[in-house]
Amino acid sequence: MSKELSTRADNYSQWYQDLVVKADLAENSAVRGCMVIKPYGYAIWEKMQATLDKMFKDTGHVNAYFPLFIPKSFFSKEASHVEGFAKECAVVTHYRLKNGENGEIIVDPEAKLEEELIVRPTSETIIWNTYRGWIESYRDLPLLINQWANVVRWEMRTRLFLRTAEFLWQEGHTAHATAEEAVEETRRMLDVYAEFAEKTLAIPVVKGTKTANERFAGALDTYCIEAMMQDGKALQAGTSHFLGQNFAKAFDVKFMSKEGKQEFVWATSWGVSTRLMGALVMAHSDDQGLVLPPKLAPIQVVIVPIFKNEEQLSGITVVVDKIIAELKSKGITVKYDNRDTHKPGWKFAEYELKGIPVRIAIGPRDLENGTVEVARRDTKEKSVMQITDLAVKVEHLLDQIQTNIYSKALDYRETHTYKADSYEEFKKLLDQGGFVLAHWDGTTETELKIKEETKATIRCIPLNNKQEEGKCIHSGKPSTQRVIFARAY
RNA sequence: CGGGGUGUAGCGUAGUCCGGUUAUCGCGUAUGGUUUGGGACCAUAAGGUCGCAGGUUCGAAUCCUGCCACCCCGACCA
Repeated sequence: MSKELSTRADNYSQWYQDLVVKADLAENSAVRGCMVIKPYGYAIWEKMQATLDKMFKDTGHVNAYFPLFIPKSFFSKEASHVEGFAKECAVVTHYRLKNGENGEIIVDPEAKLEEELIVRPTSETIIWNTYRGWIESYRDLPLLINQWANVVRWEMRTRLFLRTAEFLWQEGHTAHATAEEAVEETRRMLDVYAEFAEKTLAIPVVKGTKTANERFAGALDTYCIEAMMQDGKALQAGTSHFLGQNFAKAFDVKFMSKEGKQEFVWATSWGVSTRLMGALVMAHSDDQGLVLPPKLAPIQVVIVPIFKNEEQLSGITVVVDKIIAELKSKGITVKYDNRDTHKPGWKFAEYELKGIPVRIAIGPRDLENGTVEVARRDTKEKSVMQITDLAVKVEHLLDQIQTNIYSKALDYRETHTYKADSYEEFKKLLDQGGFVLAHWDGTTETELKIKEETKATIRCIPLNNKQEEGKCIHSGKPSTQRVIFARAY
């Protein structure tokens, strides 16, 4: 069949690529490095957005929108920030086309912009430039704003969802009167992300801080949530930055304190992107296709009728209509696939590929017995159920699936997290794939050496990390805690 | 951006080394019929700038040059 996937064991990255395309989530576009997110994939993203947006609003944030283009001069105002993004910026230099000598369309050399515009790779600069005008007094603080937007980072190598030149995300940018408040905000949003990952995406994550080397360009501290994919590689699923007063100083954003003094404000920024779509696929799916957590599945239940003729179908439909009404009344999204152009077996395979959590099949035998066949996507278990109270049972089952997917992922992570106490052991464990907890002397130098020699990076220093005496895996110098090493996406 | 690989119908492919009728096969698509509890079968049909642009040749999917896209590996990154 043309719908066949590579297997995870065979070729993990091919499997991922196949799955994203064949499950109709996204495809490569005519534009290098940029993807088309297809309706089914976008529907999942919309559910993520809806859930996150509510969580942001519940924590006091409001949405706004800032320009796609950023004047080049803004970028140079925060030194480490420019340095971090300079190598991957798309730049607009002209504003007009015209007909060339041979009738082709060319960029009009006369229409050069006086100042080039950068297509935003992130919006700190334009936002902080704007905030200067909005903040005068401590009464204007805190300023808690989020934006849903697209950004562009000119990547050399791209992979659908995981790394594309253009991607969708949200970026929160907040301003506070004190460092404590800003740190608190940074941590609060990290918690929001972790809760979202675990409860909605059903992906367990480790909360932690990045090392100086992995820190966001312009931040004092970068917090992150790290997840493990089914090939044992780590994926950063969200970040929250404490920016200190760097941007306030660069853009001269001051406020009058209660004491009547001019002070620079304290900043945070935090974001998650369509990369989460990639995480979702890689964390749960199997060789038959997607496995979607019920909370994100655009269709939670599909009903497939088994019939030989019109008459049978209409008999089944009478029963199905009642089931649909019941399911809908419980807020469950349901699709009735009564097409006669495809056989049931074809539909089963198709909905497995699409990751629909629950499938209900109903045929003549069921009509006689007052039953349906219920199949769950996560375990592929099938059971025959009485139609009585079916909606309640299905609702329950969806909850179970959500929980089961999470615990499966958690179990995978736990069985693929190791401790290493020698560099030899460390390298061996990395090759098996997974998180390796090891002592590190705290220097960037050692971190970079390990990266060079093993391709592993320090994913994070877990929050509330257990303190223990030890020796750095590489340099042998004393260390007080283990950090998480892994190869990463 | 460096190394490798691949581009032939919607998808997957044969043919390319060694140039020669009308470019192969499978899936999918359309129509008709038989089917329908795990990706049905038969028949018929439609579908091609052989990635793009040049060149060599009587003749190019095939040889040469340049370019483009995608995949894998490295450097960079959410």
